[in-house]
Order: sequence, then C-alpha cells, then structure tokens
Amino acid sequence: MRTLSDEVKKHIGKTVHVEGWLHKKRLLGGLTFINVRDRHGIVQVVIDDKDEVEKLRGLQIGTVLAVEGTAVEEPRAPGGAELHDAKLEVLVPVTEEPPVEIDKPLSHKPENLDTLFDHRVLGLRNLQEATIFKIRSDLLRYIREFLYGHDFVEINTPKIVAGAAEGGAEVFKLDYFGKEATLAQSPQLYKQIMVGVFERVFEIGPAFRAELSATTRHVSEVTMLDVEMGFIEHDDILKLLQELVYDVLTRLYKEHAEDLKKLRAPELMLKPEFPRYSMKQIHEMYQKETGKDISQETDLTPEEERWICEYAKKHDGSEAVFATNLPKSKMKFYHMEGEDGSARSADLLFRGIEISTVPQREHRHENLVAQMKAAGIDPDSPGFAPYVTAFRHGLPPHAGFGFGIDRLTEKAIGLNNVKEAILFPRDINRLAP
RNA sequence: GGGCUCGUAGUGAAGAGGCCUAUCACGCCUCCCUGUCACGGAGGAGAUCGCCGGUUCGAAUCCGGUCGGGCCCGCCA
Repeated sequence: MRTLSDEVKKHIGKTVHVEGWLHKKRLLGGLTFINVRDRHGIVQVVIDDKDEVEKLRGLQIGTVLAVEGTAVEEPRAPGGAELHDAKLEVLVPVTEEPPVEIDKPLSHKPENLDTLFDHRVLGLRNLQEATIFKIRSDLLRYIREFLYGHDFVEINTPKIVAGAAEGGAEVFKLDYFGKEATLAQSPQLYKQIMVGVFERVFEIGPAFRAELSATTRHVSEVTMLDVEMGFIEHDDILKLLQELVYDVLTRLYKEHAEDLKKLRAPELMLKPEFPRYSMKQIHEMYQKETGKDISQETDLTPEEERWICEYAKKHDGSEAVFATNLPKSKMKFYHMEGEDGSARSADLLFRGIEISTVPQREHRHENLVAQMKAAGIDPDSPGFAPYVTAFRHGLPPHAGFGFGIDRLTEKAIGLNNVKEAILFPRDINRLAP
C-alpha cells in the first residue's frame, strides 16, 4: 500500500511504503538525506546504512524509487515527519544528468525564458513550476464550479472550421481532404448558436491565432473561456463576469495563499463591484495626467491599459476595471451598437492587461445580415450560413465574453509573460516541445 | 512586420583590443563529513566565447553579414 508524501505524518511509528522520484541527495558522511517527490510533494528520507546509500551511486535526480521505512515524527524534517531505517528499491535508474536543476527555482528572467521552455519537459518537475500549473488547474475548476452553479452547460465546439469565425484575427489555414479549412480562432459562432439550445453555455478550449505578434501577451495557441448567455441586458453579462472573476480570484487567494506567497504573487486587491470607465473617459484622464496626445487612438494603447489599472487600484481599490463604451470601430459584425454610437461592449482589464471583451450580440436577423454585408461577409457562404440560420429561427437578446485563461493565470500569479503560464507555449518561433 | 537590444562550459553570470592558456556560482565526478533542507570542506573534468567573413602585429572584445533570443510598438485576446 503506497503512502503519499504528505500522509507520512499520519502513520507515525508504522512502516510505510513511499514511491516517487529522487529529487535531492544530501550526503553528510555517515548520514544521508534524500528527498522523494510524488504527486503531493516531497518527503524526506534518512539513510544511515551505507549499503542503502550505495544503491544511489551514479544515479541522478529523476531516478524512480520505492522506499520502505518507519514514519518518524521529527520537527527538524520538512513537514514534521520523515522516514527512518529506509530500504531503497530503484524502480527506474536514471544515469543522465538533467540539463536544468530542478530542485531550486528556475530563472524566469525574460532573456532566459527560451532555456526554460527548451527544457520544459524536465523543468516542470521543479516544484515552483508545477505549482503554477496546479494553480491554473484550480482556476479552471473554480470557473467551472461557478458556471455550473449559475446553470450553465459546458459545450465543445469544432476547432477545424470552414471559415474565419470573427474576422479581425489572422487564421491558420490547413488542407482538409482537399478543401481549405482553418483552425478556429474562437468558438464565437457556435456558442451563439448554442444559446438557441441551452440559453447559457460555456466552453474552455483552444483558439488559434496566426498574428505575427511577438510580445509578452501573445501566443499562437491560446486557451479561452467562452461564455454566452441568453435573455439578458448588457449589464447582466458585465455583472456575471464581475462576479465570476471576483469569486474565482478571491477563492484562489484564499485556498492557495501559501503557494502564491512562494511564487511572490502580489496581494490581491478587489471589490465585488469593479469600477467602470468609458473609453472616452480613460483617454481624457490619461491625456490630462500624462500630457500625451492619444486623440488618434480609438482603442486603448498597452500603456493606457497599464495606466488605468494603476489608477483604479489607487482610486477605487480594485485591480480589475471595466473599460466601457468601446469605439464603434472596434465593433465586429456580430456586436450590437450602443445608443451613443459606440459599441455595446466593454473590456475587462486586470493588472495592466485586457483579459476579456464583453459585448452584447446583435440578435435581430435583419440587423445581423446587414452588419455582415457591411463587413464584407457573405451570409450565405458555407462558413456562415448555418450561423445565420440560428437567428432566422429565433435567438433571444444575448451576450457573452471570451476570456484568456493563460493571461488570467499569468496575472493571478503575477508573472510577466503569458508563456510562463502555459505548459508548452506556441509562438511565432516555437513549435516544440 | 518595424525599432532597440543580447548570444561566453549542462545552467546562471563576469570579462568590453594584449593581464584570457577565458573568471565565478550552481550542477557533474573523486574523497572527507551523523541533522541536512540552496548542507559544508578538499580536489577534478567540462567552453573550438552562436556561425561566416573583415580590420589589426594581436579579437570573446571592433566592423559587416547571417542565424537565434529578448523587450517595446503594430496586429490581436
């Protein structure tokens, strides 16, 4: 019967059997300490029998071990317990030296990220790296639990599609049995169609973006949370997103307080109600404060995104802020126009970066078709005809948002590059590992 | 795609015309060490200084090209 590392302390005085990876050796002459890593963490094993230590000669970190020993309460040991009188069995010997040291924090300096990703396969065995992805896993779980709690149905939509879903973003083209297909840049059209079935749907899945972007916030394959909700006013969706983000982040900071501290994450500053500023207000405030002329800008510049986040943190005590009344020029064909001529749409910014766009959709068939034509899209083309059908057969007022999981994880932890929050990131130069 | 920057042992860094037969730390190998936890100590191996060409008596160091990173901008989430 295998005992996991964190359960050793529950078996004081008994013989326990532990299995895992050799994570660290410390030889002190007559006494040797080794750390064994398993899925719950690290357990310390004390070996004083020279023959047992000899079994590890020539073996490297990563060697897979079975250890049998007596669980002993020991305040000096990490976790307060350790194994004594250990008998070692080498299950998988490893003689090759690891290319990176996995028992101490790996460098996340920008210029060293390439090395980090080159050696990702082994680097992820580092406890701090693994913690990032445990946090990501829990963020996804919190999101799912929140949405299930609000009566949403989780869906999966195709990632090989006939045409561009949104327009705007560049798409990857591929040969599909002699036809040209694209990798989905968003589940946008499908999730709207599904409002006609379930009213409230969400999907967590990949989206593919072919932009030649080389920044700390872009990758070619991104994990998106997509939410769509029928029978709403625009404000309802802003409130849902606000509640979701507040719920998920406060829960993360509560349940992962220790991990976040180890990763040097900043303190979380959030209020249940996020401040809202219109795009116009932000432009004016930014211009007044910095003296920079951004009258030519319709969208927020990256510099403004950082600035308004700092402003909201200082003045509103919130690291999350809505930029509302986005310019009409940012509108896509499926967005609804607002009363003041702007888009009925908002961006959610968190810690200096846009993590979500929240528009209401144009649900009226005639208006949608007109907007599609104005955008140069043929409503009868194979990629779009099924979508338009859903509207002809009745879709209620609806809205939703796309939400970058990678950016959320990055910013929740306080990392500086979205790729650090992705197991095996894909960017314009990286296709492996 | 544009601008600016950087490529030195497995990893992270220092060296900015001759002091370089290239330095340090971690890792690795050998030995010593019974409470370590980034253990400590002694010794050792490991680098054609990204690549090609040029300037120079002499290039890791200067120049040109090339390949590969990074950051910012644009595009976008």
